[in-house]
Amino acid sequence: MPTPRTLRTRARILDAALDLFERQGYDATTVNQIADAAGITPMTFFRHFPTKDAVLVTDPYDPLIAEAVGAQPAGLPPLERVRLGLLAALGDITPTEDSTAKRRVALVAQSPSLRAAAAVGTDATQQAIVARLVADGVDRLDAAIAAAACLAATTAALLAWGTAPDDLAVLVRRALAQLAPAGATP
Amino acid sequence: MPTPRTLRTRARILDAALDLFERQGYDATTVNQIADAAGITPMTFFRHFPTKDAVLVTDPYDPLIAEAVGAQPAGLPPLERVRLGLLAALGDITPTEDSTAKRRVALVAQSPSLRAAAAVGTDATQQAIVARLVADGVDRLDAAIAAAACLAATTAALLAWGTAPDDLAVLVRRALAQLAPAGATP
DNA sequence: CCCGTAACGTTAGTCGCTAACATTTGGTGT
DNA sequence: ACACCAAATGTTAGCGACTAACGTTACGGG
Repeated sequence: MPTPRTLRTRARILDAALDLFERQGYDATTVNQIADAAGITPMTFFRHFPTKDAVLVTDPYDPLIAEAVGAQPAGLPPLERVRLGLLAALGDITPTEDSTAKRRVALVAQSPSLRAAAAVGTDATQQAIVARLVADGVDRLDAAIAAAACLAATTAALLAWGTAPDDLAVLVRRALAQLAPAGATP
Repeated sequence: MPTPRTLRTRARILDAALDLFERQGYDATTVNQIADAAGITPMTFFRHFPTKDAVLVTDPYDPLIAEAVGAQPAGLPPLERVRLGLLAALGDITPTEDSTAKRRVALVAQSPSLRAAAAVGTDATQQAIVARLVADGVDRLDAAIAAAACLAATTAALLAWGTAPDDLAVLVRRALAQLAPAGATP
């Protein structure tokens, strides 16, 4: 239960940061500048976001995705289970996007250092999926390969979405379709 | 043409760093400690390695891989071209591994922050592949998806190799086989 | 309208990394 | 063997991300 005050400052930090990042670039913007623009102290910035890149990169979807993957038929090959699981989870995530999502993704798409930060989040998602599949008796390496490939394809679509007018769900479906077994409908 | 002295110090830094990383962990080791152990100044460390993680993460293979991908039949779907290209490049890379390769990979496999650093390198490789495919008329998003998926699968195999007794080439072939169209031999 | 508590500020410090300039070292050619 | 010049290293000073401990403000519920 975050107090109203917390939400206000958090929103001011996010606004200031997004504005500065878009105007002068992520790397050229310091936390001090963001804090000044938001009318706070650098210290306070770090109380709301653990790192500078956390303003742009957040993933609260790991459990949801892992569960969706686990819900797919256990008889399927790992790659298919992950692929179908991601497609299923897509429906739950897409409508939730807040209004800053696209701006954030566009910024991440531009800076390699930010993509690396985003990779840490993807990595966590991958571990969650692997853990779920291993619990079902899937070989650990096979699970890691399937999860890594599907998440990488999804990420590629996500980054393209940041700088394109298309619908996110369409791009992700197109990405995962490329990993489908030859001649499959979904 | 690196002077002999340069090679010596470089080797001493690498030895000291690997030793410290393995004994007390990557994050817990400072550049100062590495410099002391190597009998040099922190400044000199950065003259040989641009960043702390560069001791462990290096990729001089981008052009080689991009070329191998481009050499595959242009009629194939992008995913197949990248997949076969990586398999072809594998033969050229594997014999070149130096003796510290496995120790370095094992360390990278342990720390999420290091995996992120490695992701920057993978990202560059992906861009190289995409550029090559786009030059052949392939759609940019399709190319990015194919490259991202294949490289992610390969990376998963590489990280597994760090902590397993298996042969690297075997693991990579197994990884890429999962992305093959249903019922293909290679 | 008061009061407790959450939110914020202050200070001081570590670590990764960089720039500009001075200094040493080592291999080369005589 | 010796002197020389360039390459390699050291010195100092500094920035930016991030953390810890502790004191201070101000907001919102009663």
